[in-house]
Amino acid sequence: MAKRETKTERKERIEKVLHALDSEYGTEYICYLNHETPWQLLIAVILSAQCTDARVNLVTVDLFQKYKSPKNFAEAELKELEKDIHSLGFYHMKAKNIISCCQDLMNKFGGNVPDTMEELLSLAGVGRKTANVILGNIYDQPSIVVDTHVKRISIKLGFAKSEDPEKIEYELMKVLPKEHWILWNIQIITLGRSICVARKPKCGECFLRELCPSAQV
DNA sequence: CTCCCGATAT
DNA sequence: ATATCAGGAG
Repeated sequence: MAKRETKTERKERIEKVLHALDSEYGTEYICYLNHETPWQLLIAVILSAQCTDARVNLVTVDLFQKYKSPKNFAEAELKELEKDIHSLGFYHMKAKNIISCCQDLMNKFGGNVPDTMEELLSLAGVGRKTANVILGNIYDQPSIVVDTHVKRISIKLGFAKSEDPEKIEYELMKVLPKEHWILWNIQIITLGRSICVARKPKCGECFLRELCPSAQV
C-alpha cells in the first residue's frame, strides 16, 4: 500500500504546483471570453455553458453589434435571439434566460450587473460558476470558479474529492491561498485546454507531472 | 436526478 | 460513432 502524503508534504506540493503554474502561465488575470463591459461578460458566460469559449467569441462579435445594451436583450424577440445564438447549443433555454436576466438587470438593478453572490444567483441562467466569474473578474472579489476543467484537474491533483462543484469550491478555498483563488481558474483552464485534456491527457509533456498523483507516464 | 443541444476533436 | 465543451433549471 502506497504511503499517504503527510500534511507537510501536501502543503509543500501545493506551493510547488502554484509556483509552477505562475512561472508557466504568468499571474495576469486574463479572460478568454471577449467583452468590453460587465453585462457583456455576463451574457458571454451564460452562453458558454457546455461549449468552448472560442465559439462563444465567434457569436458575440455579431451579437454585441446587434444588441448594444441589456435593454436591447430585455426587449429582444425570443425566436430571433434563438437564431442568433443557435450554434452554441442549448439555445432555447439560453435565449429565454438571457432575456429574463436582462429584464431583471433593467428593472431591479438599474441596468447594472450586481456585485453580490445572492443578487447574481437571482438572475435567470446564472449559477455559482457564472456568479463567481463576475465577482472575480469584474469586481475583483476573491472567488473560485469551478467549471469542467477546474473540477477534473483539481480532483486529479488531489486538491478536491467531491463531485459536486459547490463542494469543490469550498474544498479549494481551504487548500489554496486567497491571493490565488481567481488565478487558479484561469491557469487551470489554460492547462486543461492544452495539456490536461479530458479525453487523453498529455502527462508526458505536462510541467506538473512530478507533482501530480494522477500523472501517467 | 434528467433534460437541454450544436460544433468539434478523436 | 462518441466524448467533450468556462452549466443551469426543473
